[in-house]
Amino acid sequence: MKHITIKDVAKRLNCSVSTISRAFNDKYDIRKETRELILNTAREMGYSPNPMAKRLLKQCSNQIGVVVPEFINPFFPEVIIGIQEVFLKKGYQVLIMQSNESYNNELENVKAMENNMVDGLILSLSLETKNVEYYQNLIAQGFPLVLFNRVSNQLETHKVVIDDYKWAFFATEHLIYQGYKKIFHFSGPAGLTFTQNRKNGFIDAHRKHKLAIDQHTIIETGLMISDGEREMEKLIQNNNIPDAIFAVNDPTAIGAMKILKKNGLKIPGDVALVGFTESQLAQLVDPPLTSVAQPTKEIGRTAARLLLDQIESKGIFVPQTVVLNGRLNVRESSMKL
Amino acid sequence: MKHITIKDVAKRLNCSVSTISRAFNDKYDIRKETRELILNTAREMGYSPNPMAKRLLKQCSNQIGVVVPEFINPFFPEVIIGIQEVFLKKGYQVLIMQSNESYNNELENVKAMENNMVDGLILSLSLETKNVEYYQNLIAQGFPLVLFNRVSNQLETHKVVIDDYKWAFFATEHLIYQGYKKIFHFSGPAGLTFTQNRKNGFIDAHRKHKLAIDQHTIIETGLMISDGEREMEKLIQNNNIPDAIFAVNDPTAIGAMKILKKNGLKIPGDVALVGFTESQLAQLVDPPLTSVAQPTKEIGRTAARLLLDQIESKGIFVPQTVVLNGRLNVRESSMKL
DNA sequence: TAAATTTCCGGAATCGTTTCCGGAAAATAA
DNA sequence: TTATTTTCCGGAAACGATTCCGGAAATTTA
Repeated sequence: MKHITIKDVAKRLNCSVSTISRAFNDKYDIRKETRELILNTAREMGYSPNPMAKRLLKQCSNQIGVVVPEFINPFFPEVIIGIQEVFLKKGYQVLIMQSNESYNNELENVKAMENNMVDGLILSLSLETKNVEYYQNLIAQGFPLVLFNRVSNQLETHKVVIDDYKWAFFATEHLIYQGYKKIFHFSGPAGLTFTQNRKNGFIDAHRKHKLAIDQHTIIETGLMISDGEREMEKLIQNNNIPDAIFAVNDPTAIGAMKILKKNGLKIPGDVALVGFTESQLAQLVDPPLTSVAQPTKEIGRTAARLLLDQIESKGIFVPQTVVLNGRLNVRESSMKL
Repeated sequence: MKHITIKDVAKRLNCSVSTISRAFNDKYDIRKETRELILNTAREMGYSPNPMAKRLLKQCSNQIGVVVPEFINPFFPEVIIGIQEVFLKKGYQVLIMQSNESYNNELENVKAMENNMVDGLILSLSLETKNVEYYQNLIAQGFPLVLFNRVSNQLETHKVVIDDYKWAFFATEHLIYQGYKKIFHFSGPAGLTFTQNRKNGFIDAHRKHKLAIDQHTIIETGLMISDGEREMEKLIQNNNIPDAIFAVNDPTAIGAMKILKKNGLKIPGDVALVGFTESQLAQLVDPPLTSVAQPTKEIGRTAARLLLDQIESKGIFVPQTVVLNGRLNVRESSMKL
């Protein structure tokens, strides 16, 4: 129950606490035999240094924090695995929290991370996050912060993203090349940067091919399966059914797919579908879903490496935005029969 | 950059640190105006108490830890959401780590949690974990620990599970009632308690209905989609194809489904499938997968409440195993045509 | 008015470490 | 043998808070 402290060991061996500390930390300034003796009896007594005290003194923890909006969808868990890969090797512990897409939770999570004196933070902003002042201060203070996926251009720090514009453009063009005319876009929540980028890609692909877009072509949804379901149901009720849908992510595409199938509509015969952010799901649903693959683990690894560099360099750092490459995985859901 | 400490505030106001501390903590022993003044200038100076110092003194953190084997499959993330629901309301922060199914990682994670002085821990054991001595010590020391899903009967502490035996029995019986004769079981890794329980349910359902089982009926797989794929491929190669499969979980069932479809076999026409631990996936795959639903969030909430009780009571506690109810969701994959 | 009580605050110990400083003993150099 | 350097260790300050103890000033009671 009672924790064994350095003093207990010192008392037992009749020596000073500084000697004990030296045995655990220094390489010199202590006789080899003394060191051995101390280490042995310490182990025997079950002593290990209290990291809380150490942190108070050293002001760093060998821990890094990760705060993500959710992990119901497989995207964030996969990124986290990439992050852990890098940090565990380096002897860092990775603390994870999720904001549940709430700004307040996110802020509290970040503060909790600070309280744990994490040496750095990897963050993906929640849907609600508009005010990034707190993070601006953090950065201004020199606190190592890396953003990914849900980033903000008001924050001048390391970022890891993929070229959402480009891949949305390609995905849309793919549908156009397949011969689909009436293509809708299930767009993400308006606040997110990638929503805007993917939407622009969608629009510009239409421009390039001289296809008209009206105000009903782009439909703002959320990011979950249920959001895709809801919007698809509305479309069917209004009897406003497109040839094809380019969805902002896989879950919304899959939500649409569910409702289409329930209503007896064939995919891709009646409506073709393309998702984004390839997940396990894309290959499992029937028909398999065409999707833009994001290199999830690589995103994690990259963010981790950027953070690690910043932590270890301690010097002036130049905010860097790494744009990773995606890939369009063409599957049955978007093929012209 | 430099943190503002209680001393800075004391110096500024020309008073002692204890007075500052009182302003932040006490309700009495300080004049109202002094208190106001201190709180105001403290805020103005951007001071907030250093939690690390507080923890060192108080020996508790208002944080709890969660260590899970993985979160690629949706099961654990959902449980965690339930856990957070309970703790966030109570003002606790929830720290999450994943062991990646490795015993060493798990142990390091648990130790890292201890180093953060979490007030309690919710744990689900990794595949590799055989030696639970460390956790036994933890429990013996009175450290609040709650297990769920992957539990060990060598640990006398709170546990949250569902009745795996019963629901495996029902699931198997369901297949028997549908008229399937040659029913195989994709069993989980041998070390896990629930593997054994689900296997026994499978066996006893056969006994009850006087159906024979031979040594090839039960096939040990892993827990991931790829494990299901691998074993199914073997069966097809050996031309040893059952009427139906009861899989230890959804991912293995879905893995089998993928391979069956790829080989042109109809589900449930040629092979019927039943999974376990209902996930999002079950409804999304084609055909929809019959599965035993576990109340994931409720598992989380229950574990959280048990832990909270133990933390707050501080008294003698009686290890309690809560068995939650499941449900068999019958879908197309197991229907006799 | 004197004595007793209350109010409010400062000093110092404490939590468990690390690390700087200095000093005795041992080893080396003169 | 004496002077200098090295080796090894103890003491104490520091990290940033909380809290017990005690004491001066203000207030109440006798």
